Amino acid sequence: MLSHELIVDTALRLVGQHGAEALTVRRLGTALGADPSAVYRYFHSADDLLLAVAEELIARAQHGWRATGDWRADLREIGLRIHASYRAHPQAALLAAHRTTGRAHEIAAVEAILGVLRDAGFPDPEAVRIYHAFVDQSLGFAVLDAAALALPAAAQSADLRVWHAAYGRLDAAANPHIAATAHLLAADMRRSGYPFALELLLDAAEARLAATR
Amino acid sequence: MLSHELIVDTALRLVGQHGAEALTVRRLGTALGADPSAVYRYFHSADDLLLAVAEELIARAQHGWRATGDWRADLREIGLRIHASYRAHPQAALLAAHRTTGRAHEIAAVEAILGVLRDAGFPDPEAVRIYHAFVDQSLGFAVLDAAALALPAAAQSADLRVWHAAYGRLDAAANPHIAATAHLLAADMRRSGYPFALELLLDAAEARLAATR
DNA sequence: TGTGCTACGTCAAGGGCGTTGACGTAGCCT
DNA sequence: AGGCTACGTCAACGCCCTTGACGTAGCACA
Repeated sequence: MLSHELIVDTALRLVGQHGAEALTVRRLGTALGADPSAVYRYFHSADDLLLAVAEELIARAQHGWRATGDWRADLREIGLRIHASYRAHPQAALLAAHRTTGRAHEIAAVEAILGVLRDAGFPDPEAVRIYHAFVDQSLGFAVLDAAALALPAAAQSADLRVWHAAYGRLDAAANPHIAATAHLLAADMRRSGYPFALELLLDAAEARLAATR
Repeated sequence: MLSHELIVDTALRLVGQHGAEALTVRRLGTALGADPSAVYRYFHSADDLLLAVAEELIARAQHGWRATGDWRADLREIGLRIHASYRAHPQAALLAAHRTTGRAHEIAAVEAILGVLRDAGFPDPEAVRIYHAFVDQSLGFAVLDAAALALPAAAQSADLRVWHAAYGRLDAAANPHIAATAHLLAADMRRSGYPFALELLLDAAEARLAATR
């Protein structure tokens, strides 16, 4: 017996276990032990299923989160949770991160973030702008990082090798700045740029809050 | 007579005119007046073609750019150009933004950005970290904004309406922060969050630079 | 001028994908 | 007992990427 919940869970598991290309209606059907077309009894289309997956990702990111009263720590935690949740399911994240679902868990997340900012003392217009920058930055990095993870294994290792192979052997006269930092670049590009970018955003927000007072 | 250049240009035009789904080898072949398989004489795979498209987007973003010596202005200009270039071809951006091409124009862009940061006085490790955050922030927002633009018109207006329809009519007791800022949210979410997020990043970088000295 | 090689494009096919509508079938309500 | 509904299957349509065998036109060189 199928259900919305079982299908969404199976879709996420499929993506988590078999990576990139696994999320197709046909394979989903096989994983469910049912005919692929049975999925259409529960979701109007693959896109409809995707919105449900997006909502589930948001739910998992928020699960168990509590405000501590320290707005920087709270925002950092939310950001890292969103980032981690989407990275855990790269293929789904790629397709789902830019959709506005308007459903319960998304609403709860918006309310939580706005609450942290307004309680911290940001005036409403500033709170909204920072909310917007914060959310889209988190999702943007999540999509970018998820996309890298979702690549076929061949393309993925090729992308990484480029930083050593192509950038490590450039003419120092033509590209002095790359040549001077090639080893730092190769090391840094292996990690996500998100945590550092998040700290920069929090730094800038804090400076603005101080200036407001 | 086909050529790499003709195929890439046609691919971009195809995507610009007919949307995301138009970029298939079959349609590309038709648009070129040739058999789809002819494309494989010039590109190893559809993925290979994609990298060429990505490279072309970078080239267009950088075209005509010159450093002014004002690092904030220079970085801002580069960021806005990248963002604009990808937004001009949303469907291609979606597929290409997260790829590392390792080719000429990408290398030139990396060299330019690192140059601006190092000439501004950032120590090498800091320059690399800020480079990483800056580039991925720009690309991340570009992908997110491109994704919104690439949606079918129906889904696009539906996503926007959600901010008025769903978020504008929530119970004020259950979601006080959304209720208090609903009008600001609806207005702000119509625009890209990138310009403001970029200023935050530049603010934070400047503060770090001042602290270094 | 004739021969052969190369670059280019075509053709046909294989295997995967989302989606649909007709078709059974099991369980429930009356 | 009859009928209705929910659910899953089946077969098919049309799209997709990719491949290998096949022509063909033009050039290099004898």
